[in-house]
Amino acid sequence: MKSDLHQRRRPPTDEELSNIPWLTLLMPKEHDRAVNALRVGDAEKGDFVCRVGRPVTYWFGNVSGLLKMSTDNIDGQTMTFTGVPPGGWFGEGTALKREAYRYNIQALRASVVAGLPLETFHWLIDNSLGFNRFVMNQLNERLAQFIAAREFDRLSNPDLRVARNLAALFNPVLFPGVGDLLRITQQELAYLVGLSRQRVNEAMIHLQEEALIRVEYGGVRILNLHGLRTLMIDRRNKDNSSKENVL
DNA sequence: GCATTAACAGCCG
DNA sequence: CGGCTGTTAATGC
Repeated sequence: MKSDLHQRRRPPTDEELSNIPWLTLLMPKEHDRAVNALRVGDAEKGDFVCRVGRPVTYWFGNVSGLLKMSTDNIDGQTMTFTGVPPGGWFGEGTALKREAYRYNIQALRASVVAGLPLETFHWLIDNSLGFNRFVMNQLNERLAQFIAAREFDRLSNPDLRVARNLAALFNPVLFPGVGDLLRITQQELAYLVGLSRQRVNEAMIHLQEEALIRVEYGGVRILNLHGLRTLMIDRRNKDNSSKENVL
């Protein structure tokens, strides 16, 4: 197992600050306080940003790179929940409750990670309307993601698993830093989805044929996010269109 | 059958 | 050159 992030934390550069989406929602006084408290660190591939059970010290976000949210079950097997592309912030639930981290966050490649100290996080919750709105949006979107994950667990079709995973990573609310082009290798995506790289490659070619994405070198361009979220491949009953409208 | 591992050539930065 | 991609062959469930 790789070592913890023994990063030297430093103040963020202007460019790094521009990749922190919630800063623009703050009033000047709040903004100053946040910027003064923010720290960034460089994570090498394999470094842990935080681990299950450690007390929460920071609210973390991805400035650049790619992170993985996972947990270890009793067998010692690692279960991956989701990737965290640039612009993603996480752990606000545990930060609010001042509890311990419930996930491991690990860098899939060299990344820049930002941290907002817990005390500043709470000060912003107590004082900033814009910050509250951001956190509330974040929680709301995560709930939707969680519900979608329940369906996802039952998907056996690899193409669909890749499609749903990509759709989650392209979520503009949770990961506003991604935009149209997600920088991710097919190997990294394979780790997140839990498939082989070759099978992921095949799935992406299918999704490209459906005009949902365009495969590029070292990344994926989104063409139809809604299509990725709702794509169904049901070979058993092709023309079944009535079962959706039960409600 | 279908996915995985292994291996390789070609391409990109 | 090192890493990523697309493809094929062999192997396993």
